[in-house]
Amino acid sequence: MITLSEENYLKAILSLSLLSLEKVSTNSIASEIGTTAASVSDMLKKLLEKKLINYEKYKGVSLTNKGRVLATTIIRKHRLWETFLVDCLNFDWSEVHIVAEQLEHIQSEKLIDKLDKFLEYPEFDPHGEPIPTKEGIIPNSNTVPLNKLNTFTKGLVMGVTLDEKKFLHYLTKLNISIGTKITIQEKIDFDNSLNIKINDSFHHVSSNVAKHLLIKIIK
Amino acid sequence: MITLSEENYLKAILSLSLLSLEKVSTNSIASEIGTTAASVSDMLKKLLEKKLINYEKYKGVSLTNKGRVLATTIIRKHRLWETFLVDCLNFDWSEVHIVAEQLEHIQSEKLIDKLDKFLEYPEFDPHGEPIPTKEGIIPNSNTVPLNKLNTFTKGLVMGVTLDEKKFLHYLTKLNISIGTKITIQEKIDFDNSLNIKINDSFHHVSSNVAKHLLIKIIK
DNA sequence: CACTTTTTTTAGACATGTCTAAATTTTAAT
DNA sequence: ATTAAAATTTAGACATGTCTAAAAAAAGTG
Repeated sequence: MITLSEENYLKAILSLSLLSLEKVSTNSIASEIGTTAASVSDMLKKLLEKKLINYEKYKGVSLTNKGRVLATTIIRKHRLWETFLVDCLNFDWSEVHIVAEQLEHIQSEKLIDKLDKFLEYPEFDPHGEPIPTKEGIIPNSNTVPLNKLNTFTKGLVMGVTLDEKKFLHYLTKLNISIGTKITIQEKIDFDNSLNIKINDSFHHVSSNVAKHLLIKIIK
Repeated sequence: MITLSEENYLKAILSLSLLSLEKVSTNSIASEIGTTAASVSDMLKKLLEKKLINYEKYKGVSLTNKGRVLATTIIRKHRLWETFLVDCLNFDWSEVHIVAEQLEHIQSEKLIDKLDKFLEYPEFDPHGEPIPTKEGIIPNSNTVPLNKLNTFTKGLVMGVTLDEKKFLHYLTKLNISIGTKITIQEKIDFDNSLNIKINDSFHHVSSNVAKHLLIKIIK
């Protein structure tokens, strides 16, 4: 049996794994989860014991296949529940995260299959993120973070990779939502911030905002 | 903040309180929850500390108003989730209990209000039990346990008060479901068992089965 | 390459919720 | 009213997951 805490660690390790090809560090997990490096070290021993991660002291962590499938299942549950909350219960997309963080830990494969069917097998969650398959595959969404685009490239916002209330409210203030058209006007070398055109008005955003916006390039 | 364990204790105490007017005993809680009397004693101290129960050593337990409202809210969540599972996700009424036991602990008042609205404010759950109001009131369901009926009284099954797979499967085998018509044919003094007519066929049931069937009397 | 800084791990502690075994209190019975 | 039985509580232990402080290892710097 896997505990709630272990599930949260697996999810954090998967998120961090997707950001780069490097092994995941103890400190990065600690700051992702909001705990200390010492606690992470303790937990890594338990996850290793259960064969959910590959781990050598001081050498970083990666998920085993078993761990990866489990972590992906949690993401699948999270995104299906978010879809339910927004589509059926009329939650605002900026407030579903905390509730979905709880719902994602409900243990019942049958429940999640039936929920998937009830929602008519959605491919994307309300933030535009792809919903992993039952088999643990995260479909490729064909998108790039905004900060990787070249000057004068045009694209549509397909999703965000940060599920934080303050961030989502800021996007609302900037008039950015799924489907919004964005053009890169200028890239500032100094701090990697960007001048962009949102629909037809001009704005300046930090690299920290840009890297969490998923864009599908259009001509 | 209230923990999952505390919630389960409150729920158990409420269930037991509804069975009689006496104070609830440590042992009865232990067997309801499936733990030892020692563990119950430990937990009672914590619940007392939080002013959720009235408790004197060796004298039994009752809920404070605060505890009662909290426990009723958990029942409300349980029954709303069961309704969702059966009505929307097409679960069988005999298998929803374990999943609802998990879902009832999700912390979000907004979630449960929106779920209530989505389900169009149901009054009864799939087992025929009334759904408590947001204010913590359990509506009176106008029903009596089968074992309290007199000989030759007729009634309709309105619900069950035991949510156990084996029990529900047995009911299915007997062809008993919500709305089934039952007539008392004979009451056996020896063991309080009953000869009853279910629709048009005759059966014998133990007092243990009879006491968990809620009947609305008809002429 | 030595030395400093950063990262990671270990050691020891604590809170929660559980248990068994022993002690205490209540209840039932003669 | 004593005593036996049952119910309840306490004492002490353990597992989980967390923490701080200290030790150990790795990485960075002149």
